[in-house]
Amino acid sequence: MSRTYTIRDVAKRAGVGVGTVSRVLNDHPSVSEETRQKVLAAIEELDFHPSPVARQLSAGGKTLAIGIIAPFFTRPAFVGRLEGIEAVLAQSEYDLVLYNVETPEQQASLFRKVPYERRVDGLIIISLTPSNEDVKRFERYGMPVVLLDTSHPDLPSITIDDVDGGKQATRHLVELGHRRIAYISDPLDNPFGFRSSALRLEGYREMLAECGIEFRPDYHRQGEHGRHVAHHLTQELMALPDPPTAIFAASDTQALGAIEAIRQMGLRVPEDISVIGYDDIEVAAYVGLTTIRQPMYQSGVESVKALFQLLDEENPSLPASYTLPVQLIERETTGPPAAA
Amino acid sequence: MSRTYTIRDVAKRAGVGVGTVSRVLNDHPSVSEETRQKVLAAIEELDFHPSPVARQLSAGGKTLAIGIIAPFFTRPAFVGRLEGIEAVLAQSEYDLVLYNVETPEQQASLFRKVPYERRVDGLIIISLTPSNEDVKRFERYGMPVVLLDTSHPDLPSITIDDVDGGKQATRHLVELGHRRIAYISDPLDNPFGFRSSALRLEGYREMLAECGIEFRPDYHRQGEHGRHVAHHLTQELMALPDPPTAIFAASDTQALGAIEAIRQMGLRVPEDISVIGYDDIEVAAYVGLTTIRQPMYQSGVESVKALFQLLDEENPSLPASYTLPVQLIERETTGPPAAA
DNA sequence: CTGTTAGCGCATTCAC
DNA sequence: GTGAATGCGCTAACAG
Repeated sequence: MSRTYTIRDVAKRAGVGVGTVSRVLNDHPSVSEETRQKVLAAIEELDFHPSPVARQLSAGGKTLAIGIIAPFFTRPAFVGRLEGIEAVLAQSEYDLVLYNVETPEQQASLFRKVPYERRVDGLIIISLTPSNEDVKRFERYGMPVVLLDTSHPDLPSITIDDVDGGKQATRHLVELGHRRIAYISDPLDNPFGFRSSALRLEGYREMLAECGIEFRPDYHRQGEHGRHVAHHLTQELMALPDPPTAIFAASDTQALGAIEAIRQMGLRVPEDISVIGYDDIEVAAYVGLTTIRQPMYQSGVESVKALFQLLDEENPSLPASYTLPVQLIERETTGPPAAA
Repeated sequence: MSRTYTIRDVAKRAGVGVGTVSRVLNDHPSVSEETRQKVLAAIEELDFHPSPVARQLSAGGKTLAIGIIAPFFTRPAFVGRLEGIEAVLAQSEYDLVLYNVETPEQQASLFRKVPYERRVDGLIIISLTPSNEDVKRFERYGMPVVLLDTSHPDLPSITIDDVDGGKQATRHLVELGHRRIAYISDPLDNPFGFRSSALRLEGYREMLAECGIEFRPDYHRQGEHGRHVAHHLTQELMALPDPPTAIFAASDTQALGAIEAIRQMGLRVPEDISVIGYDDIEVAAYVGLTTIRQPMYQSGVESVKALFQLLDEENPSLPASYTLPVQLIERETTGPPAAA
């Protein structure tokens, strides 16, 4: 393994000083065309590439990398966002550093460490909400941050209209004729501060109220994310003296668990029970799941655009925070309630 | 935005020299417990974190990051591997830099750029096969590389037994009584050099031969990855004068497309046509898809372990290349052929 | 055990 | 225009 060359090698070979080499590397105007050519030739011959690390250390240069802090990045909802982020990044000169968080401790540690380490020029935080103290630290270290699927008064954010999503799902069910509508979600109170389950609950309750249906606490079940837990929650719901005729799940994954449970009881979807999901993940179309589509890919795209706006050297500007709309996708898992 | 602290600040605050600070940062044994505590306290108070960039520049230090080059990392098969990789990395002090490749040009550019940029200490390449020239470059720049789901004579690799997977899938179908078995795969000849479709075809053909069934070229259909293309390919297959009674798909995603097509024709799975997939992605269990399970997560884990072995300063050793076994998972999409 | 010093590769002064 | 010197934050080698 031969050592990689440095500008000093190039300088020697071209018979100039290192300063000059640095100048041609950075397209500095004050270099005569003649020496410039000599240097370029030497670079070529040596197959020399400047070290981005050294470059950054001197003159506080850029890293040309952006960081993503995301919880459970392998879950479909996050993969979709990452996909959008990646699509934009691929067109740029930026690399992507992925910080996954699976525990609240990791989150805390990352929020502290990443701004300090300066391994990335900017940060996109997905679904995780920084504390005021965290935000202060980001500012202190001059780390540009954009929030995705979460928000904070002092940070630009791209969110998705979860309240409206909850409303739309509920309205759809009510319009079909349902009155006994249950809601299955992730735990409202969770160590990561995820808010979407709570926001969708809000929309659900608002719409219920609008339609003159009383909210029943026993119709709202919470449990860890995942198909199996949702399966179990659904069994609980169906064991009620007056079980719901429709279930709104806070994610497609959970909706699948609900359907599984219903079928296992020998009931049919949607003839006996209707189920509506949330996200519109890839498989939703395949299984014909009615759901609320979130613009996951697009939100990823928007978040990077916002970050680039913050990173723009020429005219850095504060990107606007905004909310993306959701859309009801009707398929085959919802229908009118059984004649009863 | 206040400047970030350096070890000099810590040293001053703790009343020691920078060398001592560096020692406690690196767990150097020769530091008295007393001064160690003083330094630790100063670090704590300042909320100090060493700069990985400076760290690397000095003494050819490590970057404490490893790179992953993966094509289409949002596909389930890759997400599963990433998950395994991440799980190991999370326990280590290494960060993850993700290089996604969607085009052959990106692949070529990444293979050149990543080794000399030295942004990462080591590299895991998934499913993409470097050329001899690429391998030479990795060596020249001293970039440790582990291959995952692909191989090269000069590089350690973790592969999965695709040939055997093709055999097992085919054997399962034959044992059920099928003789007219089709195979749907990605294009054998593709710009990325993906080999798995070809290897599974090999297993399929070998097993067919073993069972005395002649291979029929018109029973092998290739097309871009994805449910929709597989859907179309299945329609072609079913339009044959003597359509197959069973279909082996090179991925679960494609198997879903096949099932979709079959059902759309008013046929039932598995009563009329059997379908077996490959991968055992999350949703396979949900839809009851019979499939060949690939240890995706585990293969990710193994690849990082192998890379760490290469990276180990004390006794760097060449990790062995090996192949992980696959497993037939019988569910409800395969059965005996219709009485015919 | 611990303080001091010399680089790591590069960009950026400052003189010439 | 261009060469030499200085420093980015850190680790390692060298003295004490």
